[in-house]
Amino acid sequence: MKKKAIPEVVIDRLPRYYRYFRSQLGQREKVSSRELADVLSTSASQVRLDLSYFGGFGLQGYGYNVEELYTRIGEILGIDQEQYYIIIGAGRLGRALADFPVFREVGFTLRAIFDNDPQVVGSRIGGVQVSDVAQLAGFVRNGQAGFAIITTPPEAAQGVADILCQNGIKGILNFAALDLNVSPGVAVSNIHLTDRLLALSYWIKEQRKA
Amino acid sequence: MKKKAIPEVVIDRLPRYYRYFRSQLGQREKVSSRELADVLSTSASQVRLDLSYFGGFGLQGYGYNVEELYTRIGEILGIDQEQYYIIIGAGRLGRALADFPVFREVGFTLRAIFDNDPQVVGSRIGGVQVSDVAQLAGFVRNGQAGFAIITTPPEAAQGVADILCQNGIKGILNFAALDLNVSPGVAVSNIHLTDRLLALSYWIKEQRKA
DNA sequence: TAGATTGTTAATCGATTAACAATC
DNA sequence: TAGATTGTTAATCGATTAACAATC
Repeated sequence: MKKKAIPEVVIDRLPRYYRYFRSQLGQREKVSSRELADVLSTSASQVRLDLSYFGGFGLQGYGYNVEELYTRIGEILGIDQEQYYIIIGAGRLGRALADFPVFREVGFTLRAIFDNDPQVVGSRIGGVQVSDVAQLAGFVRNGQAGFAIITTPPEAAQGVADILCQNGIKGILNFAALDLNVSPGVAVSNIHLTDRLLALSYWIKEQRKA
Repeated sequence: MKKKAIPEVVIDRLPRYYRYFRSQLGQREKVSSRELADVLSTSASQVRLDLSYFGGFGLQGYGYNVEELYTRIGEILGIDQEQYYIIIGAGRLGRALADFPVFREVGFTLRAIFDNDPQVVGSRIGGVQVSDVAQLAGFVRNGQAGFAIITTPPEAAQGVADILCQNGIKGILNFAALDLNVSPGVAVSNIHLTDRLLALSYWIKEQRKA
C-alpha cells in the first residue's frame, strides 16, 4: 500500500484551510471548492487537489462539510493531541510568543522558558518560570517538550539547537536570523522576520517605480 | 528595452544572499557560486541564475566580490535609503518588534506606534510614544511612514489596513491571522505565525511515524 | 596561457490549472 | 431524475538543474 507523497506546499496551505473551516464553524454547514477558492484567493482545482491528498473529504454535488473538515484537518495537523513546547530566549520576542493566545487555543501548551541571563532566570512569564539554560538538556531528555521555539540572538542559536537535537527534540521553530543545522529526524521551520521585511522593502520600491 | 520579470521566489531568496555577504564583509574578498550554494544549501546554478537577474555581478574565473554584492543587493532591496515605518497594535508582539535590533541595523526607523487602548496610549516603547489609533490616518496621510506593521487582533486588522491604504501607505507587514485585502499598489506580506506552527506540527507527526 | 568560474540556454522536474467522467 | 460538485487525469505553466560556450 503505497501512499502518494504529499508536497510540502500542500502542507503549508493546510493551516489556511483549517483557519477558514474554523471560522465557519456553526455559521454554515458546507462549502464548495469554488467558494473556498474565492475566499482564499486560490483556484477551485487547487482546493480539490490539495484536499484529495488526504482522502475523499468531499461529496459530489454537495461540497465539503465544515465541521468534518475542521476536525479532519486538525487531525492531519496533529492538533487533536495535546502538544508541549518550550521557548529558549526570554527576550521581548520570546516573551511575546509565550503569551500568544492563538497558540494556546490551538492546543499547544508552554512548559518552560529558558534564558542564560541570571537577571531574567526565576521571573514568571506567560504562566511559567524562566529556567536557566543549563537545565535545558535534562528537561528535553526527559521528554517534557515535543518542540522548541528559539528566540535567542543568532550567535547562540546553533548551540541551543545542538543541545535540543542531542536530547531528542522533535521539532524547532527558529526565529534567529540564521539557518539552523539539525539532526535528521528533527523538523525545523525558520521564520526570518528581517528577511521578510527586506523582501517587502523590495516590493515597496517596485510599486514606487510603477 | 524590455526587462525580464523577476520571479517572486528570487526576491524571497535575495535577503538570504544579503545576509551571507554581510556576514563575510571584511572576512573574505570573493565567493564562488559553488561556495555560496554549499553554505545556503542550494545549487550553484540557482545562485548564478538568481544573481544574473540583476545584471552581471560576477566575474568569470573569479566569482562574486563580497563587498560589491553586499552593496548591490542592498540597493536592490532598497536598504540604501532610510525607511520609516509604524506599528499598529502595542501588544506584546508589537512591542517586541518595536525593539527588534536587526530592523534598525538594516536601516529601518520606527516613527510611531498606535493602539486603541487608553491605558497604553502615551506610554513609551522602543523610543517612541504610543499614539491613539484615531491619529493614524493623519499620520500616514502626511507621508510620515512608508510602511506599517500590523500586530492587532485579527478582528481589527482589516479596518486598520483600510485606513492605511486610504491614506497612501506603500507596504504592510501583517501579523494578524487573516489575509488582508488591500488596494492595488500596496505591497503586503503576511506572516502567519500560527500557520507556521501548525505546519511544523504536521512534520513532527510525520517524523514520529517514520 | 591554462584553470576557474560566470552567464545563459536547453532539459528536467514539479506544481498549478483545465477538463471531464463519476456520482451524490 | 437533473443539477451540482467532487476526485482525478491530462495539459500547461513555471521553476530548478544541467550543460557549456564565453571569458576573466
